[in-house]
Amino acid sequence: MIDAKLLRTELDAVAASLAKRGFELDKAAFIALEEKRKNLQVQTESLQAERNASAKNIGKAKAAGEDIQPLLAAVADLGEKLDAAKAELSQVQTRYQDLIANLPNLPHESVPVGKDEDDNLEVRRWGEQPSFAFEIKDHVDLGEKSGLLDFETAAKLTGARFNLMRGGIARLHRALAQFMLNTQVDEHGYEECNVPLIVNQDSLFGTGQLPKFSEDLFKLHADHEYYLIPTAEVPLTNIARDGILAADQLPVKLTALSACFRSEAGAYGKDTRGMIRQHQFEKVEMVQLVHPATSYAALEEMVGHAETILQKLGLPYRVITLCTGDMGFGASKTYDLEVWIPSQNTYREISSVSNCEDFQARRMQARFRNPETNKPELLHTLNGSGLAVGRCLVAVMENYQQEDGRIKVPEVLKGYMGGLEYV
RNA sequence: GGAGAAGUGGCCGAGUGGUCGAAGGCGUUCGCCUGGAAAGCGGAUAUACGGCAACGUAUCAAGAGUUCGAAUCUCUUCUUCUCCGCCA
Repeated sequence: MIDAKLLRTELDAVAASLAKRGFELDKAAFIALEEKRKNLQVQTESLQAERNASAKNIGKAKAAGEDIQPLLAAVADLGEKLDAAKAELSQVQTRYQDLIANLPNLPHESVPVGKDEDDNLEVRRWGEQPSFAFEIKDHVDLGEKSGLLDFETAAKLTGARFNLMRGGIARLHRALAQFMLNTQVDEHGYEECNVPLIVNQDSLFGTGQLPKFSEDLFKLHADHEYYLIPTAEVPLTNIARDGILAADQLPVKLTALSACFRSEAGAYGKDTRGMIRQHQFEKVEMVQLVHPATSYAALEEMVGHAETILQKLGLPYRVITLCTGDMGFGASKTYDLEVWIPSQNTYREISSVSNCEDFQARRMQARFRNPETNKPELLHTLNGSGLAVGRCLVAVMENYQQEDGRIKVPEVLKGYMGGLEYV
């Protein structure tokens, strides 16, 4: 959430900043609503002050044994007036909250201004794209040839955009996940977490998926308003919700391997083939809760943590800075890692690392006690994939494929594969 | 799933419907004391919104209600604890 005070005092600057992301803020409507809210609030509060004062007088008079009937008569209609004022105020406040809750985060000044993914900026490349002396296959053909990646059966079990992995591919997928999680925990100092895959609405509001993006989520139709997590960012970040951390606890670095569930209602027709875009996938997520002064250093660090995985796997990739128009709702700045996919002759997103600054922290009231002021202040939150396991499996299969259709097991995964050299 | 108890500030914990934003303690912090420290003594110490300020308003798990007035009474929901049952 954008700071309401900033919105009031620097409306033009906020609107200009949001315009860079292609978001049009209706300034006139906001000013009108704000004016109305303020008037109603002042009016309501003065009625409440009046009520409190007379209630106090009645109390005193009663204690002194005086006749309170005249006093009661004097405030007879106050309750009704107050109720009416309160009702009107809460209506306006709800509209005001809705408006603010639906505003995306302000982009950081270092983010390139642009309309869509074509305006993203490549930062660096790593690794060499492999050359093959034979006709290469994509991961779908490779998987179906061996029978170890079975989309047809998955469609029977559930429906489109699910997959069934078996045998060596299932093992390779698990090996990748374990390798990633171990690396983030053992080498990069994250605390391993095992999180609920089902969360409530408050958590989804906190990280920004609700109220605006409910159609991307799987909702459970039970008594509770529960949803399947679209990413472990939701439970991990919400650990800090409604809490105040001591300054010496920072930075908090959390990681989790989890299944993720995305409805992606708007994505039909995109990446229909293979396991690039699925309703269910696994991901190792990294989250950091940091002092505001260090969040941009933490962002660079986290990109490095994600890059480590690809480097150890020997997968070529590039790092790009998302432009203002391509960033997610809650991000101030985002780097994407894109891995080389030979069959598509292009780089595809495999990780996204974002600094949300205080945007999520404000929504969830996640704070730390600043020793300089001794006051609770909002944290900065960051999240990033380290990495998406399914897409990484695709990259490994395609980059490590052999002429006979087998997959060579990357060196770092051999220990996880019982020493197996090929799948 | 059944029965009972409970949710109050950073933490613990008191609170007969009225002067309670809330005693007391711990913690934190400032000052005194000291060669320095500990102990001791004195002060400060929730958050948000409005206001230059004085101050006002809201918040005692959440929501609704009763009342001139609710931390306190009623209802609903959530959470925690204890006992019983069931279960991986």
